[in-house]
Amino acid sequence: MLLHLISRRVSPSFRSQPSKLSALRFSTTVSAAERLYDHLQGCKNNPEKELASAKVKLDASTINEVIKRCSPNQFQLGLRFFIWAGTQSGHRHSPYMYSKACEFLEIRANPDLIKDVVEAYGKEECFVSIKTMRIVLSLCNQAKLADEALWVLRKYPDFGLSADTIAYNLVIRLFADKGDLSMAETLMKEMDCIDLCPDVMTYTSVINGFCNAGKIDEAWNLSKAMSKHGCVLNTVTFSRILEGVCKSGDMERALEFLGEMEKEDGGGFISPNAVTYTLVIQAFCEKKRVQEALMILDRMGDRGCLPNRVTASVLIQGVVEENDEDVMDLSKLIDKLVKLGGVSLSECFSSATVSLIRLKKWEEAEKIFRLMLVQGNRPDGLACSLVLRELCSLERYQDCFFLYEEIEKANVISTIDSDIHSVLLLGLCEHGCSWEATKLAKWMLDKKMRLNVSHVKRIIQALKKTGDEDLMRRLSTI
DNA sequence: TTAGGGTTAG
Repeated sequence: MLLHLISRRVSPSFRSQPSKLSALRFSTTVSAAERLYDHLQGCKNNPEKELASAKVKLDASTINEVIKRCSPNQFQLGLRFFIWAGTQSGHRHSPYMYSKACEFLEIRANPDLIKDVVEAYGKEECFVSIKTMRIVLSLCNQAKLADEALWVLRKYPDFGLSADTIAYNLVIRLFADKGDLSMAETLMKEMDCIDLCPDVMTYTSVINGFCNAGKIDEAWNLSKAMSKHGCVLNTVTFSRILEGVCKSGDMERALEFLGEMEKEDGGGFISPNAVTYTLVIQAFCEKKRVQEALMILDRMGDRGCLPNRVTASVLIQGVVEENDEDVMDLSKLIDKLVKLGGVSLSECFSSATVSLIRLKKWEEAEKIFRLMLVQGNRPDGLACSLVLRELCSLERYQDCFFLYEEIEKANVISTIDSDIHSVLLLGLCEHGCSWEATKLAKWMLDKKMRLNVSHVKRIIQALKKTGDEDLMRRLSTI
C-alpha cells in the first residue's frame, strides 16, 4: 500500500503514459489529439483543409500532444499543424508553446524545415494570411534564425501579402541581436522606402545591437536620427545607451550621460528611472567601486526615485562581497533601502541570504534567514530554496524539516521545487526520521507533488529497510 | 521596448 501510494506520485516519465495531467484531463487531451493526428495522417496534401473538418477545441496540451506524436519522423507535418493551430480563432500560442514547438520539432537544428513548409504552401496553393506569416516569423524568432526570418520576409509578395512593421521589427531585432548591424540598418532603410515608418521598437533594437557591439557613438547617432524621424527619445532607449556605456567600462562617461538625463530641459521624456539608476549601480558594484554605487543610491533618493528589488539585491550583493567581517555596513544599507521605500525588509533580508550563500558564508546566511522568520518577515522563494538545499547538503535533514515547517507557516512553500522535497524525504528516510518523513510525505501527497525519478527507487528502498511498521501504517492511511 | 535569482505550469 505504502509503495503503491508513493509510486502513484512518481514523475510521468517513470510511467508509460507521458502526462502531467489528471486522468480525466489526460483522456480528453488524448482523444482530441488522436482525432487531430488522424486527420493529419489522412491527407498529405493541404492538410490544413482536412484539419478544419476535425472540429476539435484547441488547447495547449492537445497541441503539445499532436506535435509530440509527429516527432521524430513527421516534423514537417507537425510544423504545419502548429502553424495552422495558431491561425485558428479563439486560440493563440503562448511563448511557452513556441518554445515547445521549437524543441519537439528540432527547428534550430533543422532550419530548412521553415523554408520547406513555406514552399509547400506555395506549391499546394494553400491559403496564407498575415497571421500565418506572423506565426512562421515567431518560430524563427524563438529559434533565433535570422537568415530564415529574412527569407520568410521576402516571401510575403509570393502570397499577395505586404510585410508590416511588426514583421520588419522582428527580423531587424534578430539581426541586431546577432550582431549583424549592417543588415539591421539596411532593413530599417528599406522600411522607409516602402512607406513603413520605423518606430521606437525598431530604433531601440538597433541601438541595443550597437551598444552590445560596443559601438556607443553609432548608437548615439542613431538616437539623434530617431528624433528627426518623429520618434521621441525616451527613458528606455536612453537607458539602453547608458547600459552600453557602462558595459564599455567608461564610468566617467556613464556619469555624464546620467547627468544629461537628470537635466530638466529634456522635458521629462528621458528622466532616469529605477532601472536606469540600477544599471549604473550594478556597473559600479561589478567594478568593486561600492562606495560610488552607494552614492548613486543617495542620488536617486534625492530625486525621489525609489529603489526596487533589483536595486536592493545588486547593492546588497556588492556590500556583502566587499566586506569580509563587517555586517554593520549591510544593516545600515538595508535600513536605508527600507526607509527610502519601494523595497521591503523581507526582500532585503532574502537578497542578503541569497548573496551570503553564494559567497559560501553559510553561517551568516542561516542567521539572517532565521532572524527573518522569527521577526515574522516572509522570505522569498529563492532564499527558501537555497537555504533548504544547503541544509540537505549538510545532511541536517531534521533541521531542514523544521525550517520547512516554519516556512510553510509563512506561506511560501509553493515556490519550493519538487526536487528539494524529494531530497529531503530521502534524507529523512535514510536517517531514520520516520515521524518527519511521514509528515513530509503526507504534505507531498496532499500537494500532488511529483517525486524525482532518480530518488524514488532509493526512497522506496530506504522505507523497506527501516521496516518501521508505524511509518508504514501511517503512510498507508494517507 | 526594461533588468535579476531557482522552480513550476501552460
